[in-house]
Amino acid sequence: MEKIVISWFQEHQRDLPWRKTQDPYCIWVSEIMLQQTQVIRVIDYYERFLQQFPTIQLLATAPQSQLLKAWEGLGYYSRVRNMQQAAQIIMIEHHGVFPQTYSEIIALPGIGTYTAGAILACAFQQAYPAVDGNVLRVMSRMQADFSDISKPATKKMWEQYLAELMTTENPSAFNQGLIEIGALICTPTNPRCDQCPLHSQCQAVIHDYQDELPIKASKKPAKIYYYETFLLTDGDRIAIIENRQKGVLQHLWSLPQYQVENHDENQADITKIVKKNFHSTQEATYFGIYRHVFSHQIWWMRVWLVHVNVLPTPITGAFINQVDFLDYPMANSHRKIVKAFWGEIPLQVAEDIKKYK
DNA sequence: CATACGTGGGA
DNA sequence: TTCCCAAGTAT
Repeated sequence: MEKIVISWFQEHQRDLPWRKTQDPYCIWVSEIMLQQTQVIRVIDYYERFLQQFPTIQLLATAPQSQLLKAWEGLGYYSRVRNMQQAAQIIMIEHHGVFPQTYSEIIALPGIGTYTAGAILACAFQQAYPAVDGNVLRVMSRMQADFSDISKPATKKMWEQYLAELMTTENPSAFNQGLIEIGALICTPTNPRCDQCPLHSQCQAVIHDYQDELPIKASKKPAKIYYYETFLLTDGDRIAIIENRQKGVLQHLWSLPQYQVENHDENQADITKIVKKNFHSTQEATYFGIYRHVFSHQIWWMRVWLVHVNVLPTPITGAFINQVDFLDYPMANSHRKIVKAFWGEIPLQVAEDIKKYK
């Protein structure tokens, strides 16, 4: 199987920017970006990130806000914070040289078994497997294995299996080939088995299990949260705050908002929130209602406009205009509201969202 | 082990 | 609409 995968990859691989290099830093950046993120979304971020932070040293010393800004829109923001921490470790403990052993690489924050294997194989030609979602799908079909691929134990099983199978012939092409087959041929639905180089040795094909495999437990439904969200403005600037607590969107900036049981309250309750948190008696004007869907949370944000002349003292944040705003990393959840405020995109009202209740 | 952690596109 | 999915890791 190894030779088939390697030669298929050499023939059919896509032209991707990180395939032009063997520099461990570039490979590392690409692998972190590719975690849970589609190739098509990564390409532009990858080029820009390496242009802005071309060396491990520059990554290690960059202001965190610049890193988050460069990551803005990619999601899973702890990835880039971990990457900077790892860069600092490399500078101090490895004298700025990317380590070349499995134990040293996997000890770096943000690098698990998949990423360690990918770097070792792609940058250092070492025979470690890189088992991602693609590989799990390909292997479960190949061997007609009905283990739940969402279980850590299943991943561990295939890692051991592939580690024994792999040789030093071309670990990079083998790992990437298995992944590429999963991405292009052995797709989750409607796999192109007729084009698959592993067709003749695939147990799923033999037993016609292609549509039954892989087995994967369904995710739990996202939790729903309701917020009263505020646009504090003097007409020119708005108030934003940095998320300092642990949890979602850590160290990104957001609009001030307060979680509530639901949105059935009357305007008097909003006035109370304004008075308590902003020490303002200004009236809050309804702006719109926004829904934001994360992988594991759904936010309903009811947005209110409150006029203030200065940043209210209870708010520790920034009071910024449309231009300065561009320097602050902000997740899409709030960015789309601010854009609507500045008229860059249409504003959304409750009636626009049919399922709102 | 199960859950937290983003985003946008496709069926 | 709703659900799933994408080159996973930390806790």
